[in-house]
Amino acid sequence: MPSRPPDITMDAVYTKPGYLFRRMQQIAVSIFVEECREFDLTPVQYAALVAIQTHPGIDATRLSAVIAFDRSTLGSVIERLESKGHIERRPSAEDKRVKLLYLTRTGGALLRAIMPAVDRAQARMLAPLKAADRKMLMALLAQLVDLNNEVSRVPLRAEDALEHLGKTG
Amino acid sequence: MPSRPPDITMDAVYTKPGYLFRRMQQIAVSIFVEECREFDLTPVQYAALVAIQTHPGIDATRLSAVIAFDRSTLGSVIERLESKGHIERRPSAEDKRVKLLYLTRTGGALLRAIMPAVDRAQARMLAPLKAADRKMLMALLAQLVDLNNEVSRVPLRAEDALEHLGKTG
DNA sequence: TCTTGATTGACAGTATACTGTCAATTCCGC
DNA sequence: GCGGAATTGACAGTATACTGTCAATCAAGA
Repeated sequence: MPSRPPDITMDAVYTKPGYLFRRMQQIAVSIFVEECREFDLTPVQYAALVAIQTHPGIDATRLSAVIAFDRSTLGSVIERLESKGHIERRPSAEDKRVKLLYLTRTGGALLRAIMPAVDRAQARMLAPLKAADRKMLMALLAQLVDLNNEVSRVPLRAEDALEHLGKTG
Repeated sequence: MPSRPPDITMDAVYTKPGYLFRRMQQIAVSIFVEECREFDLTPVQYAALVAIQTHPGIDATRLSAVIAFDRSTLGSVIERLESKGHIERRPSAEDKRVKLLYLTRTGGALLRAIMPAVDRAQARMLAPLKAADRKMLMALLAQLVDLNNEVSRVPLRAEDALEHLGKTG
């Protein structure tokens, strides 16, 4: 006798973690862009600016490890930040391959100015949940991202950022 | 007197929900593609196939509401699925604007065949967590996505999918 | 019926995100 | 110091994801 049909429903999508992660990312970006509209900065550009501010003179490859962002894509992000005048690319005196990244004065000012909007955006993403649930969700998510760190193409390597200190002027 | 310096650290990125959502999405796609490599199907293409299987004769605009996927991007996704022979686009007899979407025989076979790989992928995403934590995370995430539904450009409208019934052959 | 407004699919443009490749350069073992 | 391996930035190619626009078409009201 034939076995029962597969009987596929949309639950094959809606109840899956992959769908929820994609949807939540979609929503998070939408909220971020909305709150930060006046600054014309995307979430990734913000992360890059913070990392460059925190690690002046970092190079692109190490920056990609610090914000867990693909090296290929980072090129165009850096280009856009540079064309907006937020960062500067300077050749390294010691390694002719690398270009060191620095925040410009206007980049630093932008970063200070955008902070409240970023905080508003992050708060809005979790706003529909109760305080205890917000805390629980963030804890579980931080744990899951950390434990899955090695899976994606560009694992987070926060410690990489320190290597450039003492090597470059 | 000057106020204390902003003192920006990478915590301005790492501890924010937006960063965790982006990172988790990155990891989820990576796992999905890895597990489903032999089927050459992306997460979005999978969602589209399931929706077309579940709602034969749906049009592109309604499909975008059913999988919460931007109408502009969906065009290219449909094109790729069609060129792979998984779906068919047929003009509607009643509305010259719309093209109705149907799964082909090979599309249906692919969908049945890929299910175990999809399930493996979804399981792997949450594997690092304990069973109780997995359940808790999914519950909180489903709740948050639902409560934020109206925020993104394309809110999920699952009920839209039913409208085409009785209107199109 | 006629005209206004909405819908549909298509397209242009921008911005992630990935795979893979390449030349220039640097590093490391010998 | 030399020759192969690794690193770096750049690029080509594909696939989401968004904003906005457009013509064709349909729907609804005057």
